[in-house]
Parts: sequence; C-alpha cells; structure tokens
Amino acid sequence: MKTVPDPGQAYGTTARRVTIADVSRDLGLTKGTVSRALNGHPDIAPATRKRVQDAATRMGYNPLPQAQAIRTGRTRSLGLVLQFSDHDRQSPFLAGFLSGISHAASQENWTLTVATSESGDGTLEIMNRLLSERKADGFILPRSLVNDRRVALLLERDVPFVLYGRPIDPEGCAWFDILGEVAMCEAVTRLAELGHERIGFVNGGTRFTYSNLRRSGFEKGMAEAGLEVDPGLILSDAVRRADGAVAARRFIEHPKPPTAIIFATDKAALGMYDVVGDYDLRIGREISLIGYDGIVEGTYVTPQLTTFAVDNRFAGERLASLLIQRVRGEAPENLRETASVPLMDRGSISAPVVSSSDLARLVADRMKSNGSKNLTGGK
Amino acid sequence: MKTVPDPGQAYGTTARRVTIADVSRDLGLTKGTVSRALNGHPDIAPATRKRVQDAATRMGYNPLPQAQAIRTGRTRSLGLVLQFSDHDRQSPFLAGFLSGISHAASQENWTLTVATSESGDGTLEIMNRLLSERKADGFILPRSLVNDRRVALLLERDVPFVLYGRPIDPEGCAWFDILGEVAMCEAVTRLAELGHERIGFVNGGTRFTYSNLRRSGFEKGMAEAGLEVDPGLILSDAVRRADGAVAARRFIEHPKPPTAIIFATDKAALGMYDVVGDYDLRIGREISLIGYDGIVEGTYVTPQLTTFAVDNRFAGERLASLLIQRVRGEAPENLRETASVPLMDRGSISAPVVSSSDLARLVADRMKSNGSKNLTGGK
DNA sequence: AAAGGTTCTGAAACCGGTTTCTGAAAAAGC
DNA sequence: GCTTTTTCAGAAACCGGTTTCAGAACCTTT
Repeated sequence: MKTVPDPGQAYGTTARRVTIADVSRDLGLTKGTVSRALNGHPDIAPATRKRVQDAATRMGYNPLPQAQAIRTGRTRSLGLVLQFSDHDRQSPFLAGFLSGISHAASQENWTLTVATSESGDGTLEIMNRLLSERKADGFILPRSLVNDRRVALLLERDVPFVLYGRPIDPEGCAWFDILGEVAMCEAVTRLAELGHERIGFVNGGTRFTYSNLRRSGFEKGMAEAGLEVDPGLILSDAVRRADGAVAARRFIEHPKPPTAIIFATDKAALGMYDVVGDYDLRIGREISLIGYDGIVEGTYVTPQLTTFAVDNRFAGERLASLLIQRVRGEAPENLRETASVPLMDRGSISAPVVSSSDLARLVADRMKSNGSKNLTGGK
Repeated sequence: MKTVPDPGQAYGTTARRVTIADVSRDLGLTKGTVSRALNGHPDIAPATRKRVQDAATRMGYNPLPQAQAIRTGRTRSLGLVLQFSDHDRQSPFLAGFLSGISHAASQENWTLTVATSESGDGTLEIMNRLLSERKADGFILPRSLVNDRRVALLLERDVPFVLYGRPIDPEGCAWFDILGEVAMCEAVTRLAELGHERIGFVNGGTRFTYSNLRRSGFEKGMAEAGLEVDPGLILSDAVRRADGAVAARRFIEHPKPPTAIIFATDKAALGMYDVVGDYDLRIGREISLIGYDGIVEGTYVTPQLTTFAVDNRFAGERLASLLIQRVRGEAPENLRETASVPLMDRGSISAPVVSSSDLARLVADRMKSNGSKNLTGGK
C-alpha cells in the first residue's frame, strides 16, 4: 500500500503549516469566528477581531489560498496570457514587464500565472482553461486591440481584467496606458524645431488601438508646427524590422522625400538602418529618425536610435496593482491610468543637412549609378 | 449584507462546473469510488473504472485543482523564479523560454507560476512563499550556479526541481542542458580550419556552472587543433556588453594579439563591436569573432555576429516536461537531457587576413597616431 | 419592568475533492 | 461444499477554509 505523505508536510521535513483550527483552538473560539474576524466581517466585536488578528500574527497563520478558493473562487493570482505571433517571438520588453507585475503582486501576496499562445483562438482557449481551473482571478491583457475578443469574453463572463492600452469602447474596462499620442506629437515638435518640414510617419499595426492614437498625435504635432500632412508620407502596419525597411525605401525614393521619419515602433525603425546604406545616406545626418519603445536593440546600431523610453516595469507594476483592486471589487471607471514617456535622444536626429529636394537628387543619382540590385538589406 | 455569488458560477453567467458529485450521482456510485477510479487506484474493477472514465469524459468533468490540492498538496503548476540582476534586466531569451515551458505544461494541463526577484535571498524567499502557498509543485531553475542555494533549499525540503544547466554535484538533480563545451570546441575547430592560430577566449560568469564547461571545451578544441593555449588569451566573468568591450581591448592591445576571439556569451561579444572602430579594425576581416547564445541583437550589428543559436523554446519545453515527470515521482537520475547547438555563421569570422604580429603592428600604429583618448566605446 | 432590537459568537453545513475504514460478495483453496 | 482469502464499492471522515443560521446576552424603548 502506498504511504501517503501527511499533506501538512508534503515537502519532507518542513514544519506543519498552522491552520485556522490551530488559531481558533488557541483562542477558544470557533473556526468560523476566526475566519470572519480575519476577513473583516462586520459582525465581529472590535476587541475580538483584535485578539484574533494578534494571535494570527503571533502564530504565523496564513490561510491556504487553495482552501479559500474552493469556497470563494478566488486564489489571489493574476493571469497573463502572452500571445507570440510568428514575428515578435522575441519581446525584449518582457523581462521588465514581468518583474513589474510580479513585484507589485508580491506586495499584496498575490502570484502570477503565465501562459502563452500562438493565436487569438489559442489565447481565448487558454484563458478559459485558466478560469475553469481557477488559476487566475483576473487577467492583464497586453496590447489592446481594436476588436478585442478577449475583452468581449471577459466582459461576458464578468471576469475582472485590466488592459495595457486604451480600448476603443471604455465600457467596463480598466486600463493603464502610455500616452503614445503625446509622444508622437512631441517627436514632431522636436523635429520641427530642428528645422524639418517634410516629416514621414510609419505607423504600427492598425489592429492595435495605439496606432490611431499615435497617428492623431503625429497629426496634432504637425498642425501645431504649422506643417502640412502629406498623406503620401504616412504608412502603417509596420511592426517588423523588414516592414520598417520597406517603408523606409518607399519614403526615401519618394519624389519629395521626408528629411525626417517617425516610426511608431522601434522594431520597424531599426529596419531603416538596413537600407540607408544602399542610398549612401546617413541616419542622423541626411535623414533623421525617431522611434518609440526604447528597446535595447536601438543601442546596437550606429548612431543609436533616438526613441521614447517606455518603462515596462512601471507599466507592469501599475497593471498588477489595478487588477488586484479590480478583483477586490473596485469599479473599472476608477481604475484608469496613463503615463507619459520621455524622449531619449541618442543621436539619430539632427537639423536637416539637406533639403527634401536635394535629398531627392542625391537618391536619384545614387540609384542611377547603382543600376541593378547589388543592394543589401531588404528582407 | 453583501450578496455572495454562488461560487459554482463565480463568474457571471458561466455554466456551473460539473463536480465529482454530479458524476457519482449520474453513475449511482459514491464520490470516493469515482475519485479512486479516476486516480488509478488498484482497488477498482476495470469495468467500473471504464464506466467512470467514460462518464467523466461525456459529462466534461475536470477536477478542480484547488480542491485536490488541499488534500494532496499538489496543484499541477510549475514554478519559475526569474532573477534579474541589475544587469541583464533585458533577457531576450525569455519569450521563447516561457512559451516553451507554457506549451509543454499546457499539454498536460499544468500551468506556470512566475515570480521574479532581484537577489539570491529574494529568490529563496519567494520560492518559500510559493511553496507554503502551494502555488508551485516544483521549480524550474534557470542558470545552474556553482554554489546553488536554490538546489540546497529544494533538496532539503524534498521539493522537485529541474535545472537548466548541469550542476557541479549531480546528486538528486535532474536537468536539461545544452552542450556549450561542444560548441566552444567546435568554434575553435572552425577557426583553426580557417587558419587561425592565436585564438582568444572570453568566458562568462564563473559563478555559473557553464563557464567551466565552456572553457574546457575551448581547451579541448585547441588541443585537437594542435594549438597552444596562451593563458594570457583567456579572460572570464564577462557577461555584460561593457565587460566584453573591456576584454576586447585587452586582447587587441596584447603584444601578440589573437586573430580570432571566442566569447562565451553574445552580450559580451557585442561589446567588441563598440571598440574595434577605435583601432581601425574590422570584425570578420582583421579579427574574427564567435559568440554564443544567438540573441537577436547579434543581427543588428555589422557584420552580423556569428554565434551558436540556442533554442530556448525547446529548452523550456524539455524542462517543463522533465519537471512534470519529476513531480510525478520519476527519479532524478532518469531525468537528465542534453542537446547540441548549431553554429550559425553570419559573417563575423573569416580566414585571417593579417598575422598576429602584423595585427600588433597595426594596432600600435593606430594607437600612436591617436595619442590621447578621443575614443568612443568604453562603458 | 416587559417587549422588542441589536450585537456578537457558536454550531453546523458546505465547498469539491481524497483517503481510510469496513464489510459484502465473489473467487480461491482444500 | 465449506472455509478462507481476495476483490471491490460504500460510508464516513477529512483537508482547510467560508458561510449560514440560530440564539444568548445585552441595549433600548415605552
């Protein structure tokens, strides 16, 4: 016959954990009274509550989350489902984000359950599983989508959640977000101050809610600087490095090329480094470049990428804190925060050294002399 | 008075989950019998077991992990405590690693609990907390250390764990590891075939068990190639980019400089790109360079870094699978796996274009003409 | 001073499982 | 054919909590 380890000390020599029965016995009260005292029920006399709390502290009592969960349905754990599409398999932002979440969660004695998926359906499926197994009391949803099925699912099932990124429809949603539109506006202002007049904008994925915001920020900046927005100098859906490279070529070969380009994501911005060599252009000289995200790869290129340094650790902390409040019953309307993000000039912008028309001439000459495509770069 | 939601449908309109009582009622058996049947107890008749299993499947019954946990102490979740030292706050390997773990865990209906810490003490503390709250049945320990207090703790408490990286003392340990020593050996062989004779080695952190292995692999490769190991061409404890930069300078300014350098980590290797310009040297021409890890940053430098492409997703999958087996009772001796790692030549190596002595002359000339330090690079 | 309200704690059921203990029926032994 | 053993399912306790319900003791009110 199998010997079954005493679950109280499932792990070898570990001291048996102190249970609510121990506390109640010690005080001469019943389990129920102790439970109600610790959980703040109003029908416990203040003096009794104090006695119980003191005893719990003294005896080192901590309720076992699982035991609570079977009755309450709550286990004090945050759910995070990361969706790695084929591209961004490597999200360097993760480490900071996770440590932010985990840090804030620890403060309140919560934990973090992480799952990953490869598709939207997979994400919904795994969320359902985590819910049915009660492995998550609520979810942090990274990257708000324009049409976000996660939100639909969670709203319908009345499960708490917090978005990283503002949703289209705020109804029932709590969120933390970074003011990307302010950043984009500031980027334009900065470039305009340097003397740029033709500024291109390469937006990110239109399925994300951030892209509309960033675009409007760009347009606001242009308006404030008194510059005209040329629709031909706006592209979108560039999320990968290769996308950025393609966009960069489009702009560089434009009849009236921009002297500065703003990218809504660093990854796309980095694609530009892959192609400028083909045109004998230097970033931060003939053509200026501003990204957004602050990923570390931006420090490996020359000149380093000027960008907005998003603090993902902070974002993680705030999201975790907001979600915990949400699970505890706070209304979503009271759980909405935004933060600004600082511009970090690392050398990829400068005052324009050539005008747009001179730039066009330079490029034309270069392309003629190059003839066929012994060009590097591209995908 | 607070209305308390029926825990069976804690989340709004969700259908009530089917419990073991539902199944037993349906079959006309008792809860105990159903439980024993599903858990493979030998005292259940095969026919009965089949009936129960079929009914469970048909009715969509899944036991609630928390309810099981309070008796068994197991909750089917893997623990992962990530320790981010001040440096490597950004570990790009994370995404793949996590998705590997999570994927393998999902297969078996397990989940992953992630926590982070900033120090060794913090790591032990959070592991203790996760254990006492039964949020983890066992742990995946990234980065085996020479003196690993996590292992000591878990062995003492008899908690299952799996190491990423072979430990010094195998007693009681299960692990997955990549044969870094074979890689280092192969790196030497490759460089020797190209004609290099003076090869430098910049090792990683000596607190990690991998560093001894990689160094011995380097030495084995040198011996096989019939090359002499110059102790002056071996450095260690280079883990950050800046460390790599310092090491690179040391080697370049060596009286008999190496024509090729092998770094035990990509991050350190990338530091070399920051300094070669100061000496008018070109990587992949006057000086060859091989890294190890396969981090994406290696593709942003020119020429791209030749390195060993570690498959962290695969590692995560194996580790999760091994840990699950370990929790289920398999002996650690049977849970030890290693894998090899392919060399990925992306352009930072070539046959030597100058000899070591010519290289020394080049560097000397350059440094003379440079005089004071208007050098970039450094920290 | 009696009636009616409050306040607070105990007792017991409950959550969804697992495990122990017991005994009836079936199989095996002689 | 009767005893002994084995097989297998039921009954009930248990895990560590939470929640409901009932009632004693104390306050008000009239």
